[in-house]
Amino acid sequence: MEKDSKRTTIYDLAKLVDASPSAVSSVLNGTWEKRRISKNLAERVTKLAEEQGYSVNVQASLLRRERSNIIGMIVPKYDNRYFGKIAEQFEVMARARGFFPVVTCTQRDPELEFEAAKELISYQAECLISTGATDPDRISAFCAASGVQSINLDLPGKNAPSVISDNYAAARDLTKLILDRCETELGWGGPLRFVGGRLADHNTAARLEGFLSAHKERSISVPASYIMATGYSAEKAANALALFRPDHPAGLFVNSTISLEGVVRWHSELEGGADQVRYGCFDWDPFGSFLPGNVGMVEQDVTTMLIKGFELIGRPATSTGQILVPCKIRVF
Amino acid sequence: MEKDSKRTTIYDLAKLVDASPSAVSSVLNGTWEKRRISKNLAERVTKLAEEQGYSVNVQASLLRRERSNIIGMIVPKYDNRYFGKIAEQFEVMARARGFFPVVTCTQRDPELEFEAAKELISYQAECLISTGATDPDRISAFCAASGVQSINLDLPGKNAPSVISDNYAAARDLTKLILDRCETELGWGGPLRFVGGRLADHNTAARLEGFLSAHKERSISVPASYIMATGYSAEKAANALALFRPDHPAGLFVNSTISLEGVVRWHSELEGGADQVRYGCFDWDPFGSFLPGNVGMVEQDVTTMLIKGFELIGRPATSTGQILVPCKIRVF
DNA sequence: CAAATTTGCTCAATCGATGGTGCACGTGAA
DNA sequence: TTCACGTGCACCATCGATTGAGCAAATTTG
Repeated sequence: MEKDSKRTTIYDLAKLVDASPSAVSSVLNGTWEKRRISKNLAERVTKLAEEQGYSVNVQASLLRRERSNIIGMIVPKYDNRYFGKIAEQFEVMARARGFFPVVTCTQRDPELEFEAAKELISYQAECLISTGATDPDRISAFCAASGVQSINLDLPGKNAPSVISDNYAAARDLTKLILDRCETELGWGGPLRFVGGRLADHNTAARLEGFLSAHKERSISVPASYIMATGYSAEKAANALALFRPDHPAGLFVNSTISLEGVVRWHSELEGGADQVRYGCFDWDPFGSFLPGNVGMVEQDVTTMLIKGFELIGRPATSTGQILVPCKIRVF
Repeated sequence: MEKDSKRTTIYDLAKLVDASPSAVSSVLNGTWEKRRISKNLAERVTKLAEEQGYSVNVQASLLRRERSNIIGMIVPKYDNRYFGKIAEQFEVMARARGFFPVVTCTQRDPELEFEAAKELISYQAECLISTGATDPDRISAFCAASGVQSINLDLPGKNAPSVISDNYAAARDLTKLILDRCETELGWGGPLRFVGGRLADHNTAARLEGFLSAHKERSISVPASYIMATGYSAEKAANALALFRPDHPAGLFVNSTISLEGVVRWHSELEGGADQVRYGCFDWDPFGSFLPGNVGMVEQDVTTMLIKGFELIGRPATSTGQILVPCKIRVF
């Protein structure tokens, strides 16, 4: 009894209820009262549409309306709680605002990032949010040329407004926390080591600044060799630490949960001296508080960041500034 | 110099290069050689398109072509590595096959699940993969009525083919592993407790079967009160265990990483006796191996599951069977 | 040099939904 | 009986890209 070949269209329904396609259309999109369609016909159409499993061809509808309601988001990875939460919350908030959210994961690959952005724009996305993009400016530039609004999240860019965590302040506070705990628990005063990330990245740079400023505040000087920002993967963090077998108190500032995986692996393989190590991590994970030696983590305030981001939508693109959102620090 | 109002269309480009829209279209979609457009014109059009920041209106293009290339996926949460990896890999594999992947996260909410499915179908998705859906049959039924293929992943359904992990076998093996380790490390022979999940869920049921069968194989009887499948959240697991303060060896089979969070919280709050507890978890997390007491985790084989899933695409919907994919067991 | 091909494009219909315009019919008032 | 409205709908152009059909000009063939 169902169509076996094609999807049902308003023309099919029109024939079946013996009315015009435009009448059917207006019933189905809710404008029937405005268009003075009788309640009788409206009910017949609605009923039939349900029976036939009809659903609008959004392609056609949007083509005509010249609005897509699509809001795109680019995310690098789903391999930590931060980006997972961003994607989840983004979807909820977008839907609550009547958008159709499309999130796509680009593997930290600049080319793929750009391709995905172009694809989203082809789908007439009305706004594109680049999260943690490696090359946000290229994306913003393309968006601008296509007349699409773009917003940077997590990582700032020059061509579009950016909502980012206050990495500096949170890193400074986390550094102080770790130093304090080294002092009270180990009777040792630093300096800490900085593990993970890339100095060329804005976020790593800002965090390093906070890290150094906390040391400076206490007049602790940090040897250059203590800055081990050798990349993001767990392996790179583990490798950077491989030769470090402390026989005295030590402390680490870990720059992401991914790096933390490497640090914890290293830590678990220390024979003695493992209990002489304290560390903290910039980023949160639910298992973090159970890791021996971990004194605290920074949780970025995803909800606030997204709220600020959504506030920018529809605004004139004049504001190219950065919006800083404070982080929460979780002490274990 | 750019259009300030609208997106550039092929008609704009046509005027600018003084050619017909159809010539422009064929240049831009790659059919120009077939349509005997000169290389000269093709190059001029391509250049201009780039200058103008042109990108196809996919809405219009797909409307005409009557193919969307969209492949949809519904995922419950991004709050564990399993679903995160599924989403990521799905996107990579879909793109490699020329699809445009749209993943949407439905918060384990049956209504939202269904709404999202309908929305994806409105966007003319050619195939819909329901991952861990709470009500996959309702979705499959709707897809069938709309003539859209649907596939179940992770959780089986009756109206569409399903690719799922071999929960039974992996649970049996994990149970044996935990029992073995209780024996060798604690000199204690079970029975274990089963924590987390919901018995009404297919996966939990299959895992419980495996759990019980491993016990039976060793002639260990499991008291009914040891089955604590009270839900998925960390809180529920922690609550279920709250009154359990073992002063003797104990072992737990934990049904998901979410439940594991609760278990680890409980475990970390045990004063004495914490080292008399061993557990294993059905699901993998990179920090799992560092949790004291954790003897192993089951990692579901996401890659194989997705490969099997993609193999089903385009097939006649006759095959409504279940495809079982073995899991990997990680021993700590 | 005329006929036959080939080259290089243009025309116009079409996909499905939408919404401005307009028409026929019914009702009530003058 | 006539006119003014109101009701209930149909008609048709339109969004942008695509594609089969077709045509004029250039080139080759006999």
